[in-house]
Amino acid sequence: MLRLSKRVEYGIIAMRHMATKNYREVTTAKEVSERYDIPYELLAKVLQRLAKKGLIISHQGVHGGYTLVRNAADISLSAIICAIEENVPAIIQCVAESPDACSIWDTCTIKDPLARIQNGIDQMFNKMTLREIV
Amino acid sequence: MLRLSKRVEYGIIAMRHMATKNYREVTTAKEVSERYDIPYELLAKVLQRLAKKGLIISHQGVHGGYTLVRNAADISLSAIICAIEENVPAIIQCVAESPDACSIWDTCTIKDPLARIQNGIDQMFNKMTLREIV
DNA sequence: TCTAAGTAGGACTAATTTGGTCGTATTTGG
DNA sequence: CCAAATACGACCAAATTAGTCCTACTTAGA
Repeated sequence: MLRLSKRVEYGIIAMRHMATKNYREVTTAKEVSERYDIPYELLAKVLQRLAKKGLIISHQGVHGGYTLVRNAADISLSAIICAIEENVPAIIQCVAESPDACSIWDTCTIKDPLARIQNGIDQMFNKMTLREIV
Repeated sequence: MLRLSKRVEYGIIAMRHMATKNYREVTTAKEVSERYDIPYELLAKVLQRLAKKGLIISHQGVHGGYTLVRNAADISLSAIICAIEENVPAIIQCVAESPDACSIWDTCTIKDPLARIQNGIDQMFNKMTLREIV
């Protein structure tokens, strides 16, 4: 419960790895997969997703790979998570999806206090950048 | 992702409901189930669990039900969550269970920063009491 | 121009977690 | 004795998540 997905973990690990290199140097999926012992196929998907969402740039062909699209100090964990996952990560469904996704929205007495905690969590993920974790 | 379980939501709703009553008045599973439109059997399980863990007192037999074991101001959301769930709620597995539950613990470069965020989350759930949400 | 090393991406399966149900036993006030 | 309540294990269903497989496309360099 309350768990981050493996996909998100893998994405952060990979992007952090890129952040340790200098700007132009590419990182391949294979490299990250072997270095951190992460299933290649799954990681590849995550990287493709991050590229599609514009957080990293993909370079195809031989000597291809990925590079960060901007400075590590300007990439928050929040941005990475949101790029990888479909919905906003949230502790309650009505926040992550929509009020009517929850079967008891109208009688629910705890959505407001939990939303406050949600705000706190959001802030923390927003504030922490790749820069901070290399 | 990052979601609280329904069991936990139901547990908090139920205990908050108890906190709105005066001390000696019992609350039945049926009452909460109907009032908030929560599946009876599931809720019953949660309440049994909370009773077993000593957060509420169960009164068996006719006119039975549950009452809070102590003042609402002294019951944190954290206590409720921990009573209901098996593991500590955590955003990463190595914190929730144990280092060797995670297949990449030794090469993982993000456990420390994520643990810091975890601390922040813990604090928020610790600080918020039933008193605060009635 | 062929080949190897790379990304792109859809379809699928497996595993795990979560939500919910069923059945039966026990307790107790009236 | 009966009805209203908790107690609890076994089970099933649904949803989510993790992981695999396969094929196609891109490109540097021999």
